[in-house]
Amino acid sequence: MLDVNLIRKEKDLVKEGVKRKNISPKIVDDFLALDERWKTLTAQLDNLRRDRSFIKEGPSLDAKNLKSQIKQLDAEIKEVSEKRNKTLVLIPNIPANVAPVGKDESGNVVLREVGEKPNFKFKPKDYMALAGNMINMESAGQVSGSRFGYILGDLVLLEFSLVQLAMDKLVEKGFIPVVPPVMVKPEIMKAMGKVKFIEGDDAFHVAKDNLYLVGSSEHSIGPLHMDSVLDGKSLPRRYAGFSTCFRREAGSYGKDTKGILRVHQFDKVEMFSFTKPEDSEKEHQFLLGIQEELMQVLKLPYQVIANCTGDMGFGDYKQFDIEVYLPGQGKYRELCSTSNTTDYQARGLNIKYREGEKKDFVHTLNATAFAIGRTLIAILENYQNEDGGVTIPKALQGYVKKKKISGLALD
RNA sequence: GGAGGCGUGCGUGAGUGGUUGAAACGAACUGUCUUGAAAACAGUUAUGCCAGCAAUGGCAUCGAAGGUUCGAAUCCUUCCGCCUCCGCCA
Repeated sequence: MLDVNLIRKEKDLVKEGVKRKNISPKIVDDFLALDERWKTLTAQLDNLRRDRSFIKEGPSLDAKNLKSQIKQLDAEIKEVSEKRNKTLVLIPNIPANVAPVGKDESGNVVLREVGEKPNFKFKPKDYMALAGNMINMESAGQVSGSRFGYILGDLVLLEFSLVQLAMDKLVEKGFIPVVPPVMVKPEIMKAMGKVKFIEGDDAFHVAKDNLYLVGSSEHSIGPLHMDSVLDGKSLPRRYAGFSTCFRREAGSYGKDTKGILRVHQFDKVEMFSFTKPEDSEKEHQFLLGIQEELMQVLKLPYQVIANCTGDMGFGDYKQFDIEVYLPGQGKYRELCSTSNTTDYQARGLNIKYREGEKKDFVHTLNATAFAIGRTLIAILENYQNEDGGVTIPKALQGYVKKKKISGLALD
């Protein structure tokens, strides 16, 4: 959540920032009105309670009267406070001044293109054709519905090799590996700034237990340190998480309906950092650097995107995407994303650090290492041969223990 | 899922209705002493909100939410978490 004092003191600046995020700045005025009311009532209640503390002799008419007043005011404050809090979490993080301003993804800016697009002497196939019976959407459709898939055979070996490669790289750099829970309580999602994710139609909800399936391990790694004060010397603290991710993909009806590009369930290796405020910009570049390194290790052609204010995440201060080139489609598609949420999530989760006299909220950042499904797609399409076979990238051959992908021999 | 136990400050741990935001011990920090360190001695050390330039003052917080009471860490209810035993299970 945003700093309440910032909203009070820098109302216009906040409104302007909210507007750039493509969200109506009216929410800021709504909050301030509720905040003012809450402050007035709270002061009244505090005074009544002080009066009460003077009573020493035992029950009296005055005391009983005071009690009922306190009770009434307390109920009123509870109501106002609830509205105030609900409104507060609807105010997004203020985007960086350097972030390109735009309404939607069309406002994103390409920062650089890296790597050679493959120059095939034949007409490249799309990944579904190349995967053959290693991706089975029909059976998944019958078993689970649309946007689910079975991944089979060598593709599974390739998936695990990607996980292993990412984990090896990240552990080498000092990341702590973590397999986090994939179901999370609603209040945690809100604290993480994911109100829209759970209150829109984007998250899967397990009704009986009132838990939400994570859309990314970001959702459960961030709260790992909630309500705690980290030692400043231990920062930056970096985690490498592996988890399955679940997304309803509402609002994308008719978009990417074929194959596994956009599915309800996929696996992902995720990076998550807790840093001191002054280090978060540097950390963001560090995480982006790792993402690029991973692309380069796999020799996949990609471009780096600076997400515009209207396309970045609700809690984001700044966001970059990495888009990988897919020869089968002849265009770049989103593969990785990295965000600096500054203290927005840390405030919601109450994560601080202490260093000497200094005590402040940490900054949190997240970044995709590999979104496995889409990386598999990228490998299939970029490493395809004329005969429809696919060469396994050198960096993965050791893990998969073969050089070429072969389809399943099924009857 | 069943039975029982527990949840207090940085840690251990006291506290069963009224200056208890909270004893004691430990830990950390500061000072004195010392060439330095240790020891000893003295002192300091929770968070949030509101008002105030500030000093400071007020309120809240003993897992969470309700309730009883003039007054709750302390009594009652529900929930959550942890531990032990049993059952079930990859």
